[in-house]
Amino acid sequence: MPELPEVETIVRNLNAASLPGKTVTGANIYWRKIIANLSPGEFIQKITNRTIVKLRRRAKFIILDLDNSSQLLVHLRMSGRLYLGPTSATRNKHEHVILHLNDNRDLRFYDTRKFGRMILTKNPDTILQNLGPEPLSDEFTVKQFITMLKSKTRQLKPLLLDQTFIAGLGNIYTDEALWRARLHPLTIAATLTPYKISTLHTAIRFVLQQGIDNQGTSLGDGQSNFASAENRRGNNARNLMVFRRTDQECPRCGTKIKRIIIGQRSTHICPKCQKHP
DNA sequence: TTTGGTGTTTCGAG
DNA sequence: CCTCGAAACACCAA
Repeated sequence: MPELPEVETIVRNLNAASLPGKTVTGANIYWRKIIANLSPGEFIQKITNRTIVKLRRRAKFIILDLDNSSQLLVHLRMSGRLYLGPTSATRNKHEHVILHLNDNRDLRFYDTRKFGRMILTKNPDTILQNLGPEPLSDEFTVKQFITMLKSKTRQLKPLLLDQTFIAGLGNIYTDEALWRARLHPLTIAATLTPYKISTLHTAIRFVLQQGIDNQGTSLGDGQSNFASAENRRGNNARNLMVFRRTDQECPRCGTKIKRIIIGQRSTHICPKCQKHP
């Protein structure tokens, strides 16, 4: 569920709630597989008494920089949430890791499907160095995007979902960006003209920024659905033009939106606006 | 009640 | 290098 805009929203929430500067006084682990690289005992020993210096996002990772130059990487995968609350609050059964802070609050990791992961390490680059560029950064230019795409023989949809190619896109924003750029998701990357690449570049940045501006996309209202660190739903669902709008009208041309499967992922297109070349 | 689908990532086989 | 299928797990809608 959480893609770049949702993760960015959570990071901004936690920064606004003054998580940086707080010290971890202890931890509880209720599902050991969430901690990907350490045993529960090692994790608790290494995180206790560490102060959180800085909080930021890279791709879909939430990164907590700690005062001994180690970092805690948090990946929410499908259904993870991260939020602050009073230590006195009763534990929800989906809260799998709880960090106690020195201000009577907890940082709690909640995840109905238990796919999310936390990694505490002094060598985060072994994970982060494989990630593609940040699509909203100044370094991600049309010129660079042209270079990235021209050698790729893959289909656009699986390519854009590949975090080693470009960071932060997931199923929702990929479908939305391809619709805006009027590109069929099965188009082979290397066949794009520089003009179409420029269009796609603009579309990707537009849908991600719009998602951030609206504090993320929440569909449905189940326990696995996106909620910010302030336990609020995102407002971006109203801006979705194709995603999960099967059989509804394309906002641009009125044609009924189709749902197809590409790379085992549900994919939504307007068959008139997005022609398969 | 049972089934199929879910916004992610990783792994191995071909 | 690329594609596919499966797996990790719980929930929800049909």
